Amino acid sequence: MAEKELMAKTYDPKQIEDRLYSKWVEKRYFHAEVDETKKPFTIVIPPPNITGQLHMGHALDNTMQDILIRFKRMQGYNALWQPGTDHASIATEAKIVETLKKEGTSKEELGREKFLERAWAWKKEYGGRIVSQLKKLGSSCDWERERFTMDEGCNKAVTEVFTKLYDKGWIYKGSRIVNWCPVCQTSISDAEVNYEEQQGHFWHIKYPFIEADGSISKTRFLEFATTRPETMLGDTGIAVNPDDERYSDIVGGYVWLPFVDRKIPIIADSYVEKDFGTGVVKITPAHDPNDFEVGKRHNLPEINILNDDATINENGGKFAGMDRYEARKQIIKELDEMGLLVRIEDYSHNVGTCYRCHSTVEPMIKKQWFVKMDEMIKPAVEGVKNGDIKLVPERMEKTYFNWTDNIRDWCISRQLWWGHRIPAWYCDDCGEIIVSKEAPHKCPKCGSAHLTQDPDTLDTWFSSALWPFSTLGWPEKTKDLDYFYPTDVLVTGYDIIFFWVIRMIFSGYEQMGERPFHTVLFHGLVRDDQGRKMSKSLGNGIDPLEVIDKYGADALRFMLITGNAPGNDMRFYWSRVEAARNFANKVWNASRFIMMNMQQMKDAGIDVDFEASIDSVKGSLKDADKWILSKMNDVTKEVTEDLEKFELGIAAQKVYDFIWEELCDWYIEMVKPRLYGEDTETKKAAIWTLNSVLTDALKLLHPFMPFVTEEIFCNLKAEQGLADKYESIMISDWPVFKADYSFAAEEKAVELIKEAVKGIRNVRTELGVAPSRKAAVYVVTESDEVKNIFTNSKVFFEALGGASSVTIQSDKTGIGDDAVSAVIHGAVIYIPFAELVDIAKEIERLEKEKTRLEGELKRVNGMLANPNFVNKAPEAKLNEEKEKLAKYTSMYEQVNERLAALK
RNA sequence: GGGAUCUUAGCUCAGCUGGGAGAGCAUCUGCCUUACAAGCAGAGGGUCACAGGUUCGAGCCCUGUAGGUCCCACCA
Repeated sequence: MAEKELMAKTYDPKQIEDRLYSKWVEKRYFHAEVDETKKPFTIVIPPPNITGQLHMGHALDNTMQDILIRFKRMQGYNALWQPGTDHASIATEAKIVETLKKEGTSKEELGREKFLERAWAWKKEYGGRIVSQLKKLGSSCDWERERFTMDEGCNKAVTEVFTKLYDKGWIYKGSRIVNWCPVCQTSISDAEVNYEEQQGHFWHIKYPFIEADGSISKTRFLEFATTRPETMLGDTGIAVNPDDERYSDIVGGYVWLPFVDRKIPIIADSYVEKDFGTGVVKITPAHDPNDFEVGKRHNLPEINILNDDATINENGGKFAGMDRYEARKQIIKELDEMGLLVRIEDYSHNVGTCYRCHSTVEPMIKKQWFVKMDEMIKPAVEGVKNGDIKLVPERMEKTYFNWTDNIRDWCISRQLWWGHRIPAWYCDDCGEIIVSKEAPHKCPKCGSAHLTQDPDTLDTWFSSALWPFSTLGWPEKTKDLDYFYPTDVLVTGYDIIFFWVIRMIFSGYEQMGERPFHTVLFHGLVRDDQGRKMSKSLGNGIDPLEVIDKYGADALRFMLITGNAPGNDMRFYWSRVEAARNFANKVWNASRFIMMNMQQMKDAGIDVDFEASIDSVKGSLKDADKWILSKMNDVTKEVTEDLEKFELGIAAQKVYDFIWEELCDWYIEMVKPRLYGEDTETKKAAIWTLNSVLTDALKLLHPFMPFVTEEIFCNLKAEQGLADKYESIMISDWPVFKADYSFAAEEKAVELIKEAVKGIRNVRTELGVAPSRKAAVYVVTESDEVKNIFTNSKVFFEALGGASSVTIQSDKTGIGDDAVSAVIHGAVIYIPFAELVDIAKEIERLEKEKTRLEGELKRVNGMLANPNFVNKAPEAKLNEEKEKLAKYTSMYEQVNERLAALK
């Protein structure tokens, strides 16, 4: 038989995925060029870090993007999925530093230039890893356009924005308290600080008052508590609440600061809460953000006591050179010896840590570059408020506004080497700051040629904020930019709203004068099967590549997209991957069945025109054919609408249900007798229908399961000798709703047949009839319409309901009471099983059915008897209920009649 | 402290603008029926967290309570 060459019995993704992906790339299906005759649809990828490995989050994120892009591409849009990677300054630099350490050297020893060479070499070697992993997923990115956040174009964009904002006064350099990571040796933005609850201590300490004569009191002390006693070396004040009567008389006085022998003022500030601790707070403006503010208000000096590596500096007197924690210990010890330590309390509190290395960050005053946010954020707020940009799901807007309402200036300088270097130079002679796109030759103020560039680089997010337009050529006025910008949808996790989404939005409005995209589609986290975050430290991460290897990319994609609402977290279950894989196999086998029949017909010399129009074949189509075509039409409409609403999971579920239940479990089973029969005409109608439905179903499924659908599609079209016309499903037309494929009457008829078959199966199983045993079936109905439907459907009772013969009649003549029955809408089906029927049991069964129907009738009657319902409910609903009433009434009567006969 | 979100079948979750409770897995029963045992047919299983309210009608809307998760702020 020829079928042996056709398709393997089980679907094996490994055989086809890489081959198909290569084909797509070679054919350049992913590539998009400006084409004014088509509408563009653009997505920019959230650029993965070059240090990254593909994880489940990427897999989900990119599956969603690929679904949208493939859907739109098939719909005829000029679909561009713009890919690229992120230089990830801090992560990459940490990696290189680590390597250097292993080699026994350091970045300082190597020097900036050599270090950057190393970093670029690293990028060249490993930066492509994540990209090749994305390809395994089936991502249809336009790889010919791949970009990197630190490539020449992006650098140009960064410089452009920096200088523009500087000239506008929106970028400034200032002394501010910043989060300093002593391990990474750089400042980090507020968003990069993670707060961790830690067990610590609350040290109660007292400072002696300075008496009126200037002497240090031996009897009068001011008690306070602190979690960071070492910062006392930088204390320049001590504060109480202005309304706190306990201390009102001492405000304006002074206390003595031990170790550094400093006289510090007692001030009143509402920042201090009376009821917390002793109501007294020491003020360290240089090492605490709140104290910094207090210090500003009261003109307190700012004394920095820390070196960049968090050792105590020369301002720390005898503790200079000690590590911060060692100094803490020593200070406590000495305070205790001096009698100034009152007591130690256990205390659990939140400590800011570096998101990158988890070490405790120290607030420090540093000269840093900032972006002024108050003005720039306004269009970004407005844009989301007025719907110019839509966030999906909508609730994310609250999170968004929560941030925009409390926005603070953005610290953009990083004390790193790997990144976009800040385009600012300092005149060595006069100190002038020169911000310029090109390196200046001399100082515009004093003419000196001795200029030094700022050593710092920019926050990674500064360049990714520009991603939607920098990748399209900005700041050049390119055709791409004109055509593809604004992009359409941004797909990303809700965890980077602050880092990235907001910054892209305000950058888009500010630089382009236009939104960067009209919709942001958020997804949640993929957790492990116990609901925990997947993390390296827990070792509970599941590698998407392992899943692909075991079950195929289609299965992984389908699993990630189904059974989950937009923006919600989801759990990873192998059993769910397996279910998705089974579905791929189901599609595979259904297709194999269809193609086998095509071949057999070809072998038998039956020529089928698969390209024939519905009009030309309509005459030979049976009810079942029209029913499935009509169903296909409905599901096409729904799936398309769901995708347009970004309800990807619901859309996928609908395709799944249609293929598995309607197509496989019903239609294919219904059509078998015709395919195996001798009637050529009906065979042709059946196979035409099968092909039509399968082709459209594959298309609907393609965005979700690109590989298996492409493989089947190509085999199918090759089987029909149409391989030249249809070279790939991914560039085929997306199905649309077609009025001439809608058959309401036939849909209804087949649904009734299904009801009857289910009824027969049900009674058979309940009676324990062996599947192999056939039985005569009698359909009793007074309705000509129903009679007509069943007369044409005898074959289904035989094939699907184990019927040996089917008799349709108007009354019970010739049917004994030893028959079991199934009551359906408009008919009663009898199956005589003399030796098996237990009358008592049969009565019980019917009583159960009666009770059910009574319940239904009570509900419907209740509704219809309620004048409020009848007056207020929409007419469609009213009619629906009236129809139900008629249906249940007739069924109820039949059941009662049947019961009466049995009794 | 502010905010978001969740609580639906044994488990994990859907349920889109309010109109007769669903899926996958698990369980039970019977089938190797020539596309598929990664399958087919049938079945059991839910007072939709709790208490009120709005409505002709509430899993869905409003208020409150309890518990879980997350985000932001961060009181020294």
